[in-house]
Amino acid sequence: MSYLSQAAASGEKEPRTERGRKTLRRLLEAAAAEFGERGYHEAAINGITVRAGVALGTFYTYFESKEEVFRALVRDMSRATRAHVAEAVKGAPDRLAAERTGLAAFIAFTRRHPELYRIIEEAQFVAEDVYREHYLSFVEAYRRNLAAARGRGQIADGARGEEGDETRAWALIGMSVFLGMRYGLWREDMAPEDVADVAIDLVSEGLRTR
Amino acid sequence: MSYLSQAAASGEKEPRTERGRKTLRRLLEAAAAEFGERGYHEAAINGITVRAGVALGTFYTYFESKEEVFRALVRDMSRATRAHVAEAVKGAPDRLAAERTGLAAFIAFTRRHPELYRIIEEAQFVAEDVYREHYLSFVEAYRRNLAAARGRGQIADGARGEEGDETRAWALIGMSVFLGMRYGLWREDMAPEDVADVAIDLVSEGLRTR
Amino acid sequence: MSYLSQAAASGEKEPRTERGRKTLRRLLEAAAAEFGERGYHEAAINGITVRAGVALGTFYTYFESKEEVFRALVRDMSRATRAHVAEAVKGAPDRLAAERTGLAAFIAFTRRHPELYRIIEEAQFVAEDVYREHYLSFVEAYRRNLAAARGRGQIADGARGEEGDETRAWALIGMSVFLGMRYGLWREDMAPEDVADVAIDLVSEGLRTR
Amino acid sequence: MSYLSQAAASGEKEPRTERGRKTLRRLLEAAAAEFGERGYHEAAINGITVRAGVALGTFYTYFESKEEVFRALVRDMSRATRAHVAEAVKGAPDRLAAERTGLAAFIAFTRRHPELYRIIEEAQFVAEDVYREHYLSFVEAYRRNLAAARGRGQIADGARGEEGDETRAWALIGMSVFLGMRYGLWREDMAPEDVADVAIDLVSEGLRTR
DNA sequence: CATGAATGAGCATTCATTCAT
DNA sequence: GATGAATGAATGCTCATTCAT
Repeated sequence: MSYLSQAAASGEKEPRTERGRKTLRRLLEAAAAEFGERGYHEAAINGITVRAGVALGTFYTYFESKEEVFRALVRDMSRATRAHVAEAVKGAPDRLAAERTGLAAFIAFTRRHPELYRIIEEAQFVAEDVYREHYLSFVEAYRRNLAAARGRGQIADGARGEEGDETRAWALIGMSVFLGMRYGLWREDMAPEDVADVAIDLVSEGLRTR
Repeated sequence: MSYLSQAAASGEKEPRTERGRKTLRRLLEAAAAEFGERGYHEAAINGITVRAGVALGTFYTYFESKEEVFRALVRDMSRATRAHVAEAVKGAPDRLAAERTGLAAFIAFTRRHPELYRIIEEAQFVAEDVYREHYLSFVEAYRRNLAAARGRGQIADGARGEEGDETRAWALIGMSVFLGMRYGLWREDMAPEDVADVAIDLVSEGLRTR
Repeated sequence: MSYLSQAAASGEKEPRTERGRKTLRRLLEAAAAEFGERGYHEAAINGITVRAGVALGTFYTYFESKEEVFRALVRDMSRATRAHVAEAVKGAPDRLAAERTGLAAFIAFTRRHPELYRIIEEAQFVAEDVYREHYLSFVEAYRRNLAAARGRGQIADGARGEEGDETRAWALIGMSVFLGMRYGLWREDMAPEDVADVAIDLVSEGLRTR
Repeated sequence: MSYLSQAAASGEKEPRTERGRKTLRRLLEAAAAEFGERGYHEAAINGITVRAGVALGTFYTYFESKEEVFRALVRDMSRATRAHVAEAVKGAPDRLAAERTGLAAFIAFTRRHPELYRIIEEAQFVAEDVYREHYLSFVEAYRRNLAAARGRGQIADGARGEEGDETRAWALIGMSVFLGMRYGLWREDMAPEDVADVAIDLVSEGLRTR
């Protein structure tokens, strides 16, 4: 799974052999599946090692604790999610187009990888610092994009100008996350692009009658 | 706590005496505190009964299980949150004003009752059905408000007109929830009204340069 | 139920009013049903009082404890069982005829009142003294009957004459109990009289080829 | 204890190492002692593991639940009891001699292993299916022996011939079980062989005067 | 590195019994 | 007598973690 590309770097105990690297990879994938399907508390180390096809004790060759794998996983998934959206947005002609593409990509990504969504959100209750990091990074990138676009005159200044950018970033991300949950996770009754159309229209045109 | 006003109705085992009603109330308040502070999994029934000042077994006079109190609590809190916002919005001259007031009220409410926010969000991982109910109710009310305002010409039609209302409702709620988390729960570095100003300006004026 | 005819005499706390006697009777019947259906350990005082249609606390107006009702019940049932068999045997022309009638009656009784069988047998693990009393009484009566019949020359002396009577009584009762279990409780694939025919033929004619 | 010889085969979770097999054996022996002394409901898993000299959790490495060990134990004991009687009977010149030897052996066995008797009988109230299996196996073997002996003309046909064999088997087993209880468990005031003499005389010569 | 048996703290839940009303 | 809320000891079971092999 691509979102585990940098996973090895998160495992606390660096494997020295090729065999070790393979085992670590399998454990991470197994953990993603176990946590994604059962949630952090229902997930069992045993469940992870059975999925990975290794003995129970092997888990502790690579991770200090249950929480540690979970944190490693959340970090990887955070990175993967942000990378995916960033990638999707590349080449967009302007900020509003980028918004639309990014949002559609996020919803589609959530639909394809529901476990990522769930695991990241559950981090709120298991490893709050990692959860915060995730959204702080996301928001910071977003804020920069908004600021840059504003600088280029691509988008309106909005209330409070630059000072308001962070708030707008939070607003836009909250919007995306909930649309991801609703249209990615819960029901697939609308295409991601269509959802993005409606939502981006909302924030680009605004509700005020003119 | 006002949000427990209808709580007695959620306790599965109806108390028959006045004394019983009082005990149930105390248990619910204790549960709210325990779950809010420690989270569902760290929370202990023992912790609840100690807070309530009753014996351990008394808990089971009123609830079937740990999960059951939690569900009862989430339902109460969902009701309380929606009621609070609805109340705050009363008398707003138009939809956009209502949006602003409602959002500010929500952020302030989250700031005052962080345990409500946490408990409701954790429901996602403990009692997903109740969590869905919560947002489905919220969205439905929101959607109706948008449709009505659109009908009165107070707000623009937006992409896909009526069909798009549900999506806009999700978008606006997601926005609110995240702003509540950021400015209500995480850091209080901006007044709820100011946050609401920026966010509502975003969705009323839109980002498009004119 | 007839086997509770003397029940009131076993309840430790004698009711003084008519209302009290009625409540006691209902509690005993409820207890018989509860213990019979669920077994001693699964049975709940609550289950008994619900069946009896009284409040939980009322139970303790009539009985000291769960074990006490159980003991009272076993004593009543022991009495009822022995009385039933004794009654059935009355007027039998001789001992072997009495054996046959008594055994058939016991199997039929077990079939009609499975809870009696179960409750008495479970006493072995709950109130062993009462259980022993039950069979000691049964055996003693049996032994006397055998001795009398032997004295009248109605039956053979058997090994060890009078000294052997007690052993024979145990053997015959064991036989009966197991036939009661098999043909009264487990499967009703043979009429009590036919079972009695086979078993009594066994002990009257003997297995030796002549 | 010899009756646990096949015990390992009943433990649900097969141990993979020698050490594991030893622990399983010790747990089964401890369980037999605990259940035998305290009865199923009074017995505690903790009591079992303390006797076995292992930690509490170790129990659950080998058994799913308290009930499961109990069932495994009853099955082992059923096997052991039947094997013991079968062994004792070997080489008996004819059926009546075999009856006598078997009965004496059963009483002596009960005297030596009271916990076996108690555990099997308590199964009636804890795991009825296993209890039924036990006696159905016992009866079936018994019935076959009777049928064979009848075929060889060693014993009389008895009422209903072959059809009556099952009933006779139940009768004879019931007899044995009660004599085991009385002279094996309750009081040892008569030697097993003497008890067997009286009882077998009863069923071989019969009560009818000739 | 891998294995899997062993550990034991931790906790939800049950239910007989008490007692104030 | 009757009621039902309150009590709290008791215990089965889970599972992350350790460690000897």
